[in-house]
Amino acid sequence: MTAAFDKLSRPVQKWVRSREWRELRSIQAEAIHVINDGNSDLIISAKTAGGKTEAAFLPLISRVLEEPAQKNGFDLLYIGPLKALITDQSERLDDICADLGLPVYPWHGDISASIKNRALKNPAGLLLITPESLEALFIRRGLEIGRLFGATRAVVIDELHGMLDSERGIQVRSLLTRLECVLNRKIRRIGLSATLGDMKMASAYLGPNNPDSVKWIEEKGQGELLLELRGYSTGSADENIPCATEAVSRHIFKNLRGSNNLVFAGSRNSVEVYSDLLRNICEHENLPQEFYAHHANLSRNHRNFVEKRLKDKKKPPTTAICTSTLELGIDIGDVKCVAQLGAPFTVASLRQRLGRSGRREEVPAILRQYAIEAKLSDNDNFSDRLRLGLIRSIAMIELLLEKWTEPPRSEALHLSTLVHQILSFIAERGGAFAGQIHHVLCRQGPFRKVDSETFLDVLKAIGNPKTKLIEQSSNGLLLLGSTGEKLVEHHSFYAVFHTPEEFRLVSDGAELGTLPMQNVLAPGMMLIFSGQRWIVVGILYAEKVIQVKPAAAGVPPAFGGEPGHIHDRVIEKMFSIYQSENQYIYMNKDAVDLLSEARSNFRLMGLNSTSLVQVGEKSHILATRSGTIKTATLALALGAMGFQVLQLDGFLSVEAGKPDRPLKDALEEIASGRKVDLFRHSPNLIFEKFHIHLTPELLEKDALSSRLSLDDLQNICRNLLS
DNA sequence: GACCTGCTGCGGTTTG
Repeated sequence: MTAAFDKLSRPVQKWVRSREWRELRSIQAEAIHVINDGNSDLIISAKTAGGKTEAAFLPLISRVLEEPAQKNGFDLLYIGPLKALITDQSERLDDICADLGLPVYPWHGDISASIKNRALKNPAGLLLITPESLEALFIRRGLEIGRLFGATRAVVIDELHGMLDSERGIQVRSLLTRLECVLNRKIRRIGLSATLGDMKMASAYLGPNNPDSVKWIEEKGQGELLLELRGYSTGSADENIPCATEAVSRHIFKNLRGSNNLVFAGSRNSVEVYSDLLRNICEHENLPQEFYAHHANLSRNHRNFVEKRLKDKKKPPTTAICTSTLELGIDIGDVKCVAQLGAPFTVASLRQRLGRSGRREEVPAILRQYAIEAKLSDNDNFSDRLRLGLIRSIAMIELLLEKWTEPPRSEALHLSTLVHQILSFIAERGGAFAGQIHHVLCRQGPFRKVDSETFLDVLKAIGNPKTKLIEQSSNGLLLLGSTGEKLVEHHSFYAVFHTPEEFRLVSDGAELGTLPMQNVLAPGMMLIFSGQRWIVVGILYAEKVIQVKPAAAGVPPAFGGEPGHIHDRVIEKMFSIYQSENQYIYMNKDAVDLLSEARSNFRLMGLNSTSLVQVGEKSHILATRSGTIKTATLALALGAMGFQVLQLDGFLSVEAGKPDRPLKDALEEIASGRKVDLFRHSPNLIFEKFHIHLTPELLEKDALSSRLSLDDLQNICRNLLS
């Protein structure tokens, strides 16, 4: 083998030989050099099943064996976002470590107390843990952190792209900083990821104190990709032509049956609709069932069944109609084709989904994108006429081919997560001083955008006698208040993300899954769930249970959710598609026709030369040509000035309100720098788990730092008018 | 006009 192989310790070399690999992959060889030869932080980026885990752990384990720790504690820490991923990875790592005298401890909510107790008694080797379980260790065993992690020399963060700018990512960074503060030394950070948009920003998140010294290892090359974009219109007048959802289902049935595939349907509601249609087609044709629904509200049992059918090559062919449940890192093997119904919200997500197909080298990845558009009549909405969904689908594919991915969002205040970490920090130490908390969380940790004044306002908000989350003793020490104690004591505290309340759906004692409480249900009502039809027979409100039995008809339930954020670059690409004459070879004839229709309507509306179009006596269309955040900011500003506004991809539809003032004047005012109170009509600002404890002023600051962009407002208006 | 993720400790009973 190579120079890299020589740098591994003997027992690890022995394991590598036993695998009978022809050679180490290039990312593995590179990682061995970087990890062995220095102490810098590192990001390893390669596709799923690309050998990233071994790339990080072979050299890390080698170093542990060569230079055994002088202190007690786990030698290596691994943080993973999913229980299933931790279980998978711990089995793989156990195989490496079995003969090396290094224990491997998986640790999450489904791991038995006996394994956890063994780990606590003899902290050594590898600990694989979720962010929430690590949080629980800080809260329940705050005084033992030094003993448990005294030997820890590196932390590996898996699926790094999901751990950057998210609530959970901020939590992980905060916990790592707190760990470093207890140990009084730095711990090396190694991130693993398949899809990262901007290396510089990812580096800044991984190693905020020295982003320039974070090293990068990237897998080169991309396999062959087969692409198709199909267009459909709904609601034909001719009864002999099937409706679009049915036509799409028939196409999926005909082309996907007989192999393993993933169909990303975009929403849980749509998953239910298409699973039901495909089930019917199979029944109609007297063919065995091979299309199954998969989303987060379906029971664990059902999901395991579908995952097993996909993974096990001996089982019959299986297509999962799914949401992003099957986008993440759990191993379901290789699928032949990935279908995407409607445009996704991010290129990152499309790329991640596509990574499920064509994983073997000789086989191409296949993406079938379905764009479903409304049938036009005379008085249609401009958004239908512009075919926004189809154009976004093309934009996403073009950006995918350009190898662009959304960068992480720039640093925000994250005040909800800050509240969580303040409470956790106080619980860890039994009490803490304000200056100490501020130093660790806001100077060293991830809340660097929070200045002292804002930090004090947060403390005041959660120390308010009504809130009682924290209180101050006479010497200034901050302690948990009575409400705070209760909050932190309960296991639901550990997660930083919000989860809505749900009913459990039960048929004859068997649990089918869960339904959000927002569904208005009564006995006798019929619904589609888990790809089958049910009738409600009873509702037990106290137990939060809905009892159902099989039925012959039904409609899919509402699952709720808020619209996603679309990046500026995607919207810019959409506008360039309208304004060019390019044809895209991956589109079928119907899609080509829809595109030329969209382009001609774009021109007819005059959008080639202006961004402000009058469409009625008091109504206008504004082309903001910007993503969700900038467009939402202008929408709020115009709302505050009395207009009624509807937001779409890169557009606003604006109606004059009372007093009736010309839209152009309002835009000119903003363009000339007039200040607008975006929050004049008290829009909802409660989005995250601990937002309810904050004051309106803090909520406004938080929204301005993450969901709105006041700095761009003046410029957008200037561009609109020019 | 969306999706996903996570969870301790204790007391009781059963088993080897």
